[in-house]
Amino acid sequence: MSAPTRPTDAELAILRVLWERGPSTVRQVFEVLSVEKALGYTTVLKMLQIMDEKGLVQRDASDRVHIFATSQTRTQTQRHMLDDLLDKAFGGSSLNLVMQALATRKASPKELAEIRKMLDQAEGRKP
Amino acid sequence: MSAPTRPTDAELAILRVLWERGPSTVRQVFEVLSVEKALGYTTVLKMLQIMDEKGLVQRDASDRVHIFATSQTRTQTQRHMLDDLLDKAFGGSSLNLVMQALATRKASPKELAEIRKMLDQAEGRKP
DNA sequence: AACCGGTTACGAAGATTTTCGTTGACCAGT
DNA sequence: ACTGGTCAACGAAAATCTTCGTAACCGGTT
Repeated sequence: MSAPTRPTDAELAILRVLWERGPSTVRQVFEVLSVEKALGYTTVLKMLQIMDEKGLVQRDASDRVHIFATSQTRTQTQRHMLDDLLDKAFGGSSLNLVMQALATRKASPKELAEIRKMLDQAEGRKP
Repeated sequence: MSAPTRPTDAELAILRVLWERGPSTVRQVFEVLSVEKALGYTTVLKMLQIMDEKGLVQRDASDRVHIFATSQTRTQTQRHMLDDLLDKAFGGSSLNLVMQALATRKASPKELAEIRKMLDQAEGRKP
């Protein structure tokens, strides 16, 4: 299996679409992406071919029109990328990372409560 | 000015050294990096030249031996990269990111307490 | 003055990423 | 069976990243 290589930006844009819409054809992915950014159909196709080779997506070629799906869940990928960033830019300190994340973008009170709950759980609730 | 491009992995390795040791010569950076990884002196030099052009580092050439320093603080860079990751992989949800970060690597109780304090502050909890 | 050790500058090669143009296969309707 | 439209495969170009080899440069020593 090996560690799936970190997705590039363009790859991530495609993964985003697949995560949101589920398994899709090249054309479907292209339709979504071409709204945000000018790019050719074959560009998306080529990317998906490469991503297939890398193992980032899985291809169902049983029909003439192939269907592509992510091979990792969004959460798995997020975790990998976060781990990577943690090592390379935060010296492995998740505290530091979390502090930055909280400081940068304001979270709603409801979100903060969520995080607090998470903390309770992480602390193992010592009586 | 302008948005400093996101540092590549090799660039980040050099920035790490500069953040930790402060302004340094090519040789000093090389000494540190060559411990972890085999690479040539001129490779580091070239990287620093490129990073200078990109504005990632600043060069003091008043002496024969040039001194390089980061042009952004570690925190600023961390924030940029976090923002970038947030957009590209977390759909902008810092809650999601924080949850993942907490779930992935266990933080020490002390760190958790730090985060809790941070939360109190964010919530505006008046004692 | 000529040399030596350490330094920066230049250019280029290899790898990877991103982007398409072109081609040939396939299907649907005439 | 012919044609027009859609699709995947292939190859290649452009851009970026990574790594050095070579050369040019400078300051001190012989």
